[in-house]
Amino acid sequence: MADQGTAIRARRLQATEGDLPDSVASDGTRGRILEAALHLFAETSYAGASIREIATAAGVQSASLYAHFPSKERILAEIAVIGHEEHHRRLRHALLESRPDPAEQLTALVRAHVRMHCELSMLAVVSNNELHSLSSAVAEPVMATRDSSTQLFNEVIQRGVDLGVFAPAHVWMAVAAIGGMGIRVANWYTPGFELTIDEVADTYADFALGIVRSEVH
Amino acid sequence: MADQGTAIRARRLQATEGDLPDSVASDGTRGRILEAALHLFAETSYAGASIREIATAAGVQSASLYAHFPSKERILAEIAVIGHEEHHRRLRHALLESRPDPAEQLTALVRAHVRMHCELSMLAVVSNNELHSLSSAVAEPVMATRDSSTQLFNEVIQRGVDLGVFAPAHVWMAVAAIGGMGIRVANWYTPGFELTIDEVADTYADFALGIVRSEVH
DNA sequence: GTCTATACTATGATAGAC
DNA sequence: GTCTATCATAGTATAGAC
Repeated sequence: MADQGTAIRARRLQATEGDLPDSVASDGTRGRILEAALHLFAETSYAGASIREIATAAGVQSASLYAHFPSKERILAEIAVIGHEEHHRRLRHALLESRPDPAEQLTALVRAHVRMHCELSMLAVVSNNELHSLSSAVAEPVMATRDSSTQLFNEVIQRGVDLGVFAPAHVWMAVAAIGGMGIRVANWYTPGFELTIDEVADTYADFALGIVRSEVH
Repeated sequence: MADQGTAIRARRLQATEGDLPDSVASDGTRGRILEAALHLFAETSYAGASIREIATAAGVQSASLYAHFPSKERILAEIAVIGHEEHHRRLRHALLESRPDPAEQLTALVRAHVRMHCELSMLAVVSNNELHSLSSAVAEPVMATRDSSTQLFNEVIQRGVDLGVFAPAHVWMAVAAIGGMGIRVANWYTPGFELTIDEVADTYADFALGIVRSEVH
């Protein structure tokens, strides 16, 4: 019988630690507003979190929010930008440090992808799952960043196919599958998990190689 | 250079057709309320959709909703129950029809899982992504159904390991990865996609086999 | 079961003093 | 930049006639 002991029953987010990247988290009231909004958007969704709740959690009055952001929507927009740019930065950095072997490059990408979704799971959940609450004009730059990240996966896998080392049934769907399984990690990972983040990342990199080699054997 | 032509840029949901399972969709005002709520919850989230909007979309006055549901929360609860039970029913049916070979069983499960997320993508998106808006008491039976479905994957993969035909780096994470990549299909699949639902399902079944065999070769 | 009317509260955002 | 006070609107839900 399968082990139930590791079962994690996350409805949306398991981790409660880790909010914004260190580079952003710091600066004063504005930073506290972003952190407060991030937590509340994760817990109760964008529409479910009120301006007053965000202000209270940030330790200011609701009117003071408008000295830092012109609207509630712009708070979410900033969070989504931070999340997607941090993600993209990590992917590019991983590729830069990797040798040109497609398998090593894919491993590096997946590891960075999964690490992001473990280390900044709250940011990842909000960035990924609340985008539909932004008007399309405001969401556009975020989507562009996401397209760039998808393209990194696409290029690595396509190159592996061209070199004859990968043979997924469908390149675009392999990207969707690898990206999707990693995104979902943010929903269940918690620092209390039985494996370290590095071990989780390695395991998923292994899974990704299994996906792109699915027709090779 | 990788093909951009197949790029799909879903923020939350690509498909607009397909709402509730045929078995539920039919009956009168109550059915229309559920359908209307499903659409609105998918578009603007649970908290973002108002009772008045749901009523208007269902063709009744807002007060009339309360003749069918005691609260807005119970509308979402019913949708989530329908979604998760339909999902579980399909998985069990797939297993019942499969021969006892673990690879065939896993293929059957993944195909059913993916088909569900293509054919009822709106229901799947709401059932999966709005659960955190339910109080934990109301969400509990839904979570129990989800646990049962996870357990089906778990048992098939664990049995494959015991029989020596599967060797994923980690059984629980293989289940999470296979489940997660399938769940994400609901976010991008649309009837206009270049492949049929069966082809998508087959491809993902292939990916899943790649995941559980990741250490074998 | 559906309607009109409404109670009561919460919402996003602004005005203006300090 | 932060506060108190407030506007105008929208929110869930209920009362009671038909």
